[in-house]
This record gives sequence, C-alpha cells and structure tokens, in this order.
Amino acid sequence: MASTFKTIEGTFDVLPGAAVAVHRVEAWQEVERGIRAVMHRFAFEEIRTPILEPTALIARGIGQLTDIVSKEMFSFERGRTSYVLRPEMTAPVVRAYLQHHLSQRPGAARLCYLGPCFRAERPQRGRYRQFHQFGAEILGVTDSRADAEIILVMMAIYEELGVTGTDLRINTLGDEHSRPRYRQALQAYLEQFKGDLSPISQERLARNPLRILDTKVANERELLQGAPKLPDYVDKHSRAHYEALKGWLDDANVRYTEDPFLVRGLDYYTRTAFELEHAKIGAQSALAGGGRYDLLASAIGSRHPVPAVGFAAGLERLFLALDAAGVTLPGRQPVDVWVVAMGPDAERQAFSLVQACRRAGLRTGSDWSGRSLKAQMRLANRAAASYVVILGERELSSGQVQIRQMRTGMQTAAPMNTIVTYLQSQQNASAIT
RNA sequence: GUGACCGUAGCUCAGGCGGUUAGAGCGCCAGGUUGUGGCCCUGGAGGUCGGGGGUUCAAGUCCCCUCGGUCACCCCA
Repeated sequence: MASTFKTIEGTFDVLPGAAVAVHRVEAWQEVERGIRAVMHRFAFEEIRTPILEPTALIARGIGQLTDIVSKEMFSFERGRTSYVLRPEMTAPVVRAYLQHHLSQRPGAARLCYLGPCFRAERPQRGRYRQFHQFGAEILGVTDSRADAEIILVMMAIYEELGVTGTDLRINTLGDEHSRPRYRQALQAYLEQFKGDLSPISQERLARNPLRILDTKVANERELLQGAPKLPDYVDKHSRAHYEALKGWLDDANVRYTEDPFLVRGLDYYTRTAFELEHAKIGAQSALAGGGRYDLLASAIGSRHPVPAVGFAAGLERLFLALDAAGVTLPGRQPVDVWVVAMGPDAERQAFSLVQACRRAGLRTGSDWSGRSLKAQMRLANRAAASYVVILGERELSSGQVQIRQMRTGMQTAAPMNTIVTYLQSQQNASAIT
C-alpha cells in the first residue's frame, strides 16, 4: 500500500526481473524479438497504427452485432467525435491501407503488427482489458496461397518459440451469397427448437444465428447434429478455394483438423476461417485466429473491394502456451562491468571511467551512494557483473587500478588508461566462445 | 455483465472457538577490525492486517458495503 494508485482492473505492469514471464520485460523483449524475426523472414513489413481510432471504423468494420462492438468497447466522446481504444488491429490496418493507397505500391501489401488492444471484458486467465495482439495481413491477393501463407507464418512463430500442443482448426464460411443462404437454412431449422435454446442463443437466432454453431451448451450441440451443414451450402468457388488451401497446407506439412462448426466472432470473414487452440491453458484456449475478409474494405468505405486475409494472436496467451511448454525466458540482464570507487577523488575518476566504458560499448553500472567497498562489491555481484574495476586512494596514487574477474575471483592491476581496451578485448573474447 | 473463491511485511505464506507490543522464510539494509562479492553468523528497517462502516469491553479474526485479484460462465486474442 505504498501508493494510493494502482493499475486499473484487467491491466498490469511489466517489470524488469519479475518472477512470472508475462510480467517480466526481458521475457517480452525476447518474445517480441522472436515474433518479428519470423515475420521478417516471411517478408512481412511492420505497420504501427494509433491506439485511438474513430468508433465508426470499428463498428462498421467488425460489425454492430458482434459482442466486441455491442458491449466490449472502451469508447468516449470528445467534442463531436467518438473515439475507441482499438479492440483489434485488422480494421485499423485496412483503414491505413486505404488511407495511404498502399494498393498503389508494387505487389501485395504484406503487413504485420504488434501492440496493445482494449476490450472491456471481465478479466480472467488469459484475458485482460488491455492485452496485446500480434498478427499479419496480406491485402490485395485472392489466391488461396495467401491464406496458406498467413497460416504458415502463424504456425512458424509458435514453432520457433517452442510452443507445443497446438491444434489448428480450419473451415470455410462461403462467400457473400452462399453464407446468407446457409444462415437462412440454419435459422429455419433452429426456429423449430427455439424453446430449447438458451436465452443467449435465442437472442442470436434472429440477429446472428451462425454464432450458435460454436455453442458450448450440451443440448444445443446435440440439436446442431441435425442442423443443415455449412459445407453443403458453400458455393463452388469458395469450395475450390478451400480445397486448394488444404492442398497448400498439406504441401507444407501443416497438420490441421476441419471443423464445419468453426465460425468467428467478427462479421467480416468470408471463405477461410481458422483458429489455433491450446488445450492446456485454461478456458481462454484460443491462441490465435483469422481468416479471409474480402468484404471488410468495402464495409469501411472502399469503392473497390480489397481481397485480404490475416491472422491475429494474443501475446498474453502465447505466454501461457510458452509456460505450458516449459520454455524458459530470459530474466535480468547482467552487466559487463561494475565500477567501484572509494573517496571523493576516486569517485570523480570513476564517473569518467564509467562513461568511457559505455562509449566503448560495455554495459556498465556503478553505485553513487558512497557505500562501503563491501557493499559496492555486493551490488556488483547482484548485477551479475563480469568484471569489477576498483578505484581507491591507492590506485589514484599508483595510477594502477584493480580489475577483478568475478567468476574466477582473479584480480590484477592495470594502468588506468588501458582499462577500457582491456575490458573490451575480454568481452570480445567471451563473445566468441 | 453473472457466479464462486480469495485479499496479512517487497515476495511466498503462518496467525485453533474474537483477547497482551501481528509472526516465519526469502528479499532488502548494515555489521562480523585495518580497502573486496557469492557461503555462514549477528543485527536492523519494513505491516493504518485492500478500503469504509457495523457488532463487541475487545476484531487480522464475526456481519455489511466497496475496491481489487483468481477461476468459471460468456466471449475471444
């Protein structure tokens, strides 16, 4: 209770050296580095968009009927404008693509992102109000190889980081003509059993019946056994697209399961839909999801349709999966050098020496509280310093400072002006091994 | 938004049916003689017992409210 204020519900600080990886900066840095490395290798380029977007972009992009828009947005008015803290990144990326006419650049746009998103849900394991998404989008390509590539980068990231036990499920939702036909058929079927449906499903029946497909209620799942099947309604072209996608995935040796009940919570998906799940990370088992969204650009005002496909993944859930896989992530980073000084004259020299070390590229620490030698040595040890340079009255008068290699305890004297080059050579030597 | 469980030092936790100055381990700080870390020993700092109200002679311990955490529903990343 040192402070009156604390992080608000569903948010958390990320600190150096925290015990739990998801709360530790060094772990985040490592994971982010890994994600970006894979994205880079797949020739995606990073895009950064504002956290604040116009509410209408999200509402029209994701769909008014979705849970995200209808009840999970952090939005507020200011002047005559309504703003949202972005709940996801796909709509903003497409907005940027249209705004900056990225279609005019040569070839397809291959964009990736990583950053905070916000949803006003009740927090629980793997679910926060401020959370982080990373993902990739390919805009301007109709071919199913784009769908396949999106799935491939996604899988590569988890594989690279050492996540095991994932389960990829895929489906096709059909196009803008066949999907409504199926919707009607499903609606008509479920209407007969309306009384047996849960209140939520009853609500959905009228507005968004496809969402009922992924219900967890046992008797509803039973009812769905006799329901019209989505694959039977999918149009010829979507069917072919889907078959081709499976072919590419097979060629790439990606394992997947087909799930005709897989639908997604965002309205903009057409044809391909997929989800990456993990069985051992709790109720929030979806690591990532995505699909094709050829209608989104038009929905947010583009005069020309933009074929597009992408995935989005949760960083916090990735941490859960990493933990389940037993992957260890880095903690506090050691320093190369720690400079110890005793007495005002030595402290003055030491201050300059510290800066000289840093200019030479050495990670260098020191303590300016005027502690005892013993205490300063202790700090050097805690900082996991490779070397300690000791400066006191004796060193000042002799011109020779002490250099101690902490691991071995070996200590030698050397002229003050040779220290930096000596430490540099030591660092280079250890870098090679 | 609904439900269940939980909330004591920086961290992990003890604190039988309410009763003297609230404890431990780890961590932190400082000593263990003259200028040296990690091990060990000694000492010290640090808590309005999440916050507010109530019951009582007396509450960390009981009741209510509130805030937060956790897990599940829901939803999705």
